[in-house]
Amino acid sequence: MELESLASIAGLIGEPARIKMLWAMMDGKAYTATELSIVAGVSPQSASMHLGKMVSADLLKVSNQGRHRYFSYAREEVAYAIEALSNLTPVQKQVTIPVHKDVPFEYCRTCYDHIAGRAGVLINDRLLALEYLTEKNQRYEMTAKGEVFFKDFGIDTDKLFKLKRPFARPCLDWSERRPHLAGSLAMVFLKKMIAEDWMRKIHDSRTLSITSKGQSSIYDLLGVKI
Amino acid sequence: MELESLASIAGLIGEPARIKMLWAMMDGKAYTATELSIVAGVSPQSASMHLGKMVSADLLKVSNQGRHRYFSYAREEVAYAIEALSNLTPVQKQVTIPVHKDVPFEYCRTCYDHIAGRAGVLINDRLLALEYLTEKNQRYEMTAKGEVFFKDFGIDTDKLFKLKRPFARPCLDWSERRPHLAGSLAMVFLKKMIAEDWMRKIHDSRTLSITSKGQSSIYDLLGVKI
DNA sequence: CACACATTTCATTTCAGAATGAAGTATGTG
DNA sequence: CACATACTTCATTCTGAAATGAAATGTGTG
Repeated sequence: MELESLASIAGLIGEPARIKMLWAMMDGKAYTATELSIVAGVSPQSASMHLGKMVSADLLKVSNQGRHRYFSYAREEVAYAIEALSNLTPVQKQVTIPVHKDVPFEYCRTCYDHIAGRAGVLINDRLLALEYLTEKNQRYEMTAKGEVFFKDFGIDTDKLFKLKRPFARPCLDWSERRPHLAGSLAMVFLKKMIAEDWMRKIHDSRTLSITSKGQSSIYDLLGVKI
Repeated sequence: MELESLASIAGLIGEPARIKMLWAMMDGKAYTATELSIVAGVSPQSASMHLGKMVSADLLKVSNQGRHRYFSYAREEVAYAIEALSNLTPVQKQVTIPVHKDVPFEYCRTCYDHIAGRAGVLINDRLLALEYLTEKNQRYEMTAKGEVFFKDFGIDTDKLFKLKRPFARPCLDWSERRPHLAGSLAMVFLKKMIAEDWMRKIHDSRTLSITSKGQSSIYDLLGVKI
């Protein structure tokens, strides 16, 4: 039954040692069992057992390289799930312990269907700074200025209001710890950028590459260098 | 530390009974502890314990309605996370979420002095989606957009603020298990609809009938077919 | 007011599964 | 080939958390 398989996957992820290992892999790199055992604070035997289970469940894949075995996500969906879970974490004050400064994820990537990563955060910042959007209890509202701006950019905002999903809202970026833009507006924003060849989706990855045309156009549009 | 809080959230979700309850709520409706205990296949005591933990972790919110307590997602991120997890499930055929088709009450009826039933829920949904109202701790606030909207519709909202009773708030609909609009705004909203002959009260009944004029007018007004 | 029903709380039991120590397999190195 | 390293497997122990029965709390109903 479907429900049982959901329960077993969730149970697999919901174990302290395992989620810690999964989290460590969020940078897209592959790690050995020993490295992951240290991250999770368990013995190598334990780590091996945990990793074995996750490989069986097709959450992780392993690639043998001599006497080393490197573990990494088996599929992109795993990263989405971990990211979604990390968004449930209580939003705390920025304690900014510079421990996790060594987590270099893609500068620009997608989160569901919109732009995330440092680039996503920068764009979000500019849209607010230029007062095209204003925040109002966890939602973004479009200003009069914004209406003109998005129209000029070629986005039909009227259509977006008809949709069920929120028009625009902040979404905490897990790597930047600051919000990027989400909602239907963010979705068409990315679509438009791809259509204009300002950005390109990298096949089989959540990475977005920014074209040089995109760089200059975004600078013209928002006054920010990406 | 941040990692620990991720682990605790993941652990919370990764428990068979809990994920089953969370999955059941994916339809956006609110359920009682007893109903959820059946879904999860555990005793009511167990369900209560599990639900309590999820409420403490701010995954769920509870709204008291007489001797019933209805549980639903505390925030939209929870739905995202469950969805992301369900995408990890081994490829399956489409699952249809059980719908409560077995509660045939009037489609449109009054609850005290405002519109309830499926029609009431739909109207409520649209008012929020169109951002005429925004929720803020169990109360609805009117947005700038909303001010224009209600004024155009012929409702003097200033007068309503003077009243003792809440201006607008969500009220959990017992048949739909989702909120409809309540408060003084809801009261005059219904009054106006009756005055315009968009709806008629059925004598000696709480049923409301919608006129064809009402159907088209409401579609024009809110973009929803009732 | 008595009673039924929904839900929670508490004290206790139970058990799945994580951790561990020891041993086994595989690969690389001097 | 002996030995170190990386990792897994197995058998066993141990524990945190879920389940349960009993009882309390709260809220409608006849």
